[in-house]
Amino acid sequence: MKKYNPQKIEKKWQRYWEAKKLHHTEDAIKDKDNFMLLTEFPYPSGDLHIGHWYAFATPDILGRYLTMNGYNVMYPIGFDAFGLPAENAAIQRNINPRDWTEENIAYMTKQLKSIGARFDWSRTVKTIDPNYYKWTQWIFLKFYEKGLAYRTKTKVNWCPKDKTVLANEQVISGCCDRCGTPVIQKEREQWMFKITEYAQRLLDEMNSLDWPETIKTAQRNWIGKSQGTKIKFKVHGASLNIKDPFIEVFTTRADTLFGATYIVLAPEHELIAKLVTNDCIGQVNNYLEQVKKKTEFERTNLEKEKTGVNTGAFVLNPLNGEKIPIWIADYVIGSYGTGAVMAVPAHDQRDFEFAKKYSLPLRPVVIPNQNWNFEEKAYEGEGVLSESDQFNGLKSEVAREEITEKLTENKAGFKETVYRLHDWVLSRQRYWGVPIPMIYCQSCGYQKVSEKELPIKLPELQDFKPADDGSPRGKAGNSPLARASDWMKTKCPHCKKDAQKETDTMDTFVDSSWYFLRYTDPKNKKIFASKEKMTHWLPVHHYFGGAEHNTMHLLYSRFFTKALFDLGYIDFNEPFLKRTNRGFILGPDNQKMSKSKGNVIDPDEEVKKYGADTVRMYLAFMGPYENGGPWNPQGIKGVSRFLNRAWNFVQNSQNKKRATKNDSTTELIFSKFIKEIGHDIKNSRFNTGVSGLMKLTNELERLLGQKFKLSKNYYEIYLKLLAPFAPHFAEELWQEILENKTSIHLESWPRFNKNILDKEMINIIIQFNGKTRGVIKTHKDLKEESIKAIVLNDLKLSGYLKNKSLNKTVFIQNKLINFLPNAPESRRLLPKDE
RNA sequence: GCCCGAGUGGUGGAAUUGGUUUACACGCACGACUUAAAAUCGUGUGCCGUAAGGCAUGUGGGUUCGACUCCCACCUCGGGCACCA
Repeated sequence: MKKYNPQKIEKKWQRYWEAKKLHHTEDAIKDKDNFMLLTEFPYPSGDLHIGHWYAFATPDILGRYLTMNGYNVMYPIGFDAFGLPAENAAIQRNINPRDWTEENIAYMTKQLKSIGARFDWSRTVKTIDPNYYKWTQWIFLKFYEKGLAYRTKTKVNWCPKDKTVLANEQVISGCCDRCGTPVIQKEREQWMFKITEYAQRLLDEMNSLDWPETIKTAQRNWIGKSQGTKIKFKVHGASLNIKDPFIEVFTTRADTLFGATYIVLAPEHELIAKLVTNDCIGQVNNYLEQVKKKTEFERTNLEKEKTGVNTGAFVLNPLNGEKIPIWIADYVIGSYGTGAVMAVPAHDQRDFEFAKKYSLPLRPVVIPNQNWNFEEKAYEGEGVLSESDQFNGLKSEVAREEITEKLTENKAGFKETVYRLHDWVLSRQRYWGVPIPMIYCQSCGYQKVSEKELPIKLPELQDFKPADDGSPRGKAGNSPLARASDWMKTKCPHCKKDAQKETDTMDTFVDSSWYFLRYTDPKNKKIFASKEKMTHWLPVHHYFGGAEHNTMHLLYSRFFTKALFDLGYIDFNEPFLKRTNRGFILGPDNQKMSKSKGNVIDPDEEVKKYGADTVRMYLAFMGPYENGGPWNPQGIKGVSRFLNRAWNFVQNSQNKKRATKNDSTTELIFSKFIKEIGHDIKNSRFNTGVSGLMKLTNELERLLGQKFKLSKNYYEIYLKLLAPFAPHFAEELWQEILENKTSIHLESWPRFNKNILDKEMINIIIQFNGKTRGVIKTHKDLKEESIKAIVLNDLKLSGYLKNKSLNKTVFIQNKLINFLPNAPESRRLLPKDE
C-alpha cells in the first residue's frame, strides 16, 4: 500500500494540469454561465508569505466548486508591480527596479504555482508592461478630456523619507502608510482626479452591493457627507481693500445663528491678509508663523489646547446686523467646508473652550428641557429657540429650516451639502511608476500627448533616486525623470515648438484601479478591453481581498468604473458585486508575524513538511475567512492527520470486502454531506466545509469498521467532495487508485438524493415546562397525538407527567413538544405565526 | 466623541428561519501497540456535585412555552472617522 507523499504527487499533477491546459479559461462556453472570481493581485515583494496563501488558496476552493457546478470560472492572477518598495529595494541594492521586480515576479510565479490554484496564467496582467500601462495612460487622457483629471496648486501630504506626495488615503494618523514617517504639508502643483464629483454616487450606488457592512460604513465615513447651510457674513468696515466683502461659513446648525459671537478662519484662509487691521497685523503674523512650524498631525491633535488670534476685523450677522469679531484659530480646518466657521460657544464644545480661553461672550439660544449651566459646558442637543427674534419658540429642528429659508430669501445663504472626501492627488515624484502622458509647453501650458504616441515609456535611468526635497518644480521639475534630459525633450502638440514631457509618475493605485477589466482581454492592442469580452465577465462576481483597501483601492476602482461608464466604455457602474475581506494570519504567539519577533511561518517550509493540500486545508479550517487568527502548529498537524486517514480510507478499499447491506445508510450519509459541504463552500464557509469532510470520514469509518468497503462510485463521490480543498490529493487517488483516465477536476459536483434526506429520521425534543428532558427519534411529519403517545409509553418521560397538571402543550412539528401546566394567567400558547 | 462589527469550554471555533449549547479540530488525561520514544488507534473531557440534580453563550433587565439568536441599558475588545463646524 502506498503512503501519502504529497511532495511527490503535487509537482506531478501541477505539471499535468498545465500540460493539459486545464485552467485555461474560454471567454464563453455554450450553456455555461461565466463567473469571475477575483483576488487582489499581489505586489511582487520577493517572497510569498502565508497571507498570500490565504489570499489565493482559500478562494480557489470556491472557484473549483463553482467549476464543478457547471460555471465557466475565471480565476485570474497578475502583478501590481510599480511602486515604492521596489524602488527603495533597488536603491538599497544598487540595481535597477525593473530587474529587481522581474526577478521577484519570476520567483513568485513559481511559488504561486505550488499552491495548486486554478489560475489561468495565460491572462496574466503586469502593470509594468508597456502594453498594460499604455492603457493606464490612455484612461488618464480620457479623464483629462472630461475634466476628471486636472492640475492644480494645492496643499499636499509630503513624506520626507519617501520624498513624494501621498494621497489623503495613504496618510494614516498623520504618518506615511508605507514607512510611518510623519507627513508634512506642502504647497505644490499636482495632478488630481476629481473623485469628489462622484461623492454622491459613490454613496448611493453602494447600497445594492453585497459587501460587508464594515466596508460600506468605512466608505461612508470616508466620504463624510454633511448637510447644512452656507451663510454669507458681510465684512464690516470700509477701510478694507476687498472686492467681495463676504466671509462664507458652513454650518449644520443654522438654528444657532443668533448665538454666533465670533467668526473663526483657518490659518490658511485666503482673506486673512486683506482683513487684518493695522493694529493687529503684528500679532497675526506672529501667530501664523507659529502655526506654520507645526505638522498637520500636531495641529489636529485633539489633546492640545486651541490657539488663536484676533484680526481686529468684524462681520455682520446677516439676520440682525450684529457686529461679530473675526478670529483666526488652528482648530478650524482649511480644507473642509469653506475654511471658516461661525462660532457658537454656547452650543459647540470646541467654540466653548476657545471662548473661555480668550474671554469671548457666550449666548445660549437653544434651550434644552433639562437643566443646563451654560457657563460649564456647551449644549449641543436640540431644544427651543430663544433670543432669536422672530424664530423664538421654534423647535431647533424647525428653526434650522426656517432660518435657512430666510437667509436664502435675503441672498445671504443657502442649503449646502459638504463632503469630507478630497480629490485624489495622483502624481508622484518618484521614478518607478507610469509616466503621466502630458507635455509642458512654455507658451501653451500643459498639452496632452497624442494617443498615437502612447505608451510614453518609462526611460532607463542610472540615477533614479528621488530628489532631495519637494520644493515646487520649475520648468525642469525635480522628479527623477527630470534627469532624463533626452527623454524629456519633445515638441508641443499645439504650437510645435520645443516642449518637455511631464516628469511626475502616477500613484500605483491608478494602475490597480482598472486591472480587473484587463483580465477579460489582456492582449488587446486597440482598446484597454473590448466591450464584448467585458460583457462576458463583468462586473466581478466575487472579490476577495484585504481590509486595508476599504477606503483606498475599493473606492478608487469604484470611481474609475463610474467614470468609464459615463464615458461610455463600459456598461456597468459598479466593479465588484460581492466582496469578502480576509482576516489576518498571525504568528503562533497571536502577534503580527515579523522577522524580529521570530514568529514568521514560511509557507514553503510548511509545504515541505505537510504538502500544499494540507496547508490549503488548514487555512480553510482555521475559522471564518473574515477572521483569520493565529497559526497553530498543532492545528495543521490535525489536518495532516485527517488527510492521511482519508488517504488510507480510499487505499484500503483495495483489500476489503464489499459492503452491500448498508447501501441505503451509505446513501443517506453521502446525501447529507454532499448537501452540507456544497452549501458551506457556496457561502464561503470553508471552515465548516472542512469539518463536514471530517465528519463524513468519521461516519463512514464507523459504519464500515475493519471489514467492509463501499462500492467504487462512493469512493468517487468522496474524492469529488475533497477535490476543491485538496486538488492534488484527490487527483492522485482518482487516477491512480480508482483508475480514471481523465482529471477529477473535469467532473461535476455530486448530486444528493433529496428523497432519502426527506425520509431521514429526526429528533423530537421533549420538554416539560420548558425544560428539555429527552429526545425521541421518529419519522418526519408525525402528528402531535402520536408523539404524545410515544411520550406516555416511555417509562422515563411519562414519569414527568405524574403529579403535575401538565395538560397544555406547545407542539412544533418535526422540532419539539413542550408540556405545560394550565396556569391561570396562561398566555398565548401557540407559536407566533399561527 | 460619532459610526460599524464582535464577546460561546483550557484553545481555534460549531449551532439554516428563536427549538438538544459546545459539532469538527487542537490540547489534556487514561488505555492499546512498542524494549522505549515518535507515529497510529481506542476511551474520556463545559462547570459544581458520589449521585439525583443544578448552573452555564460578557453583565443586568425585557419579550416568549422556549433566547447564543429578538428588544433595552451597560461593560470589554477589534475596526473606521475625528477640533469635519
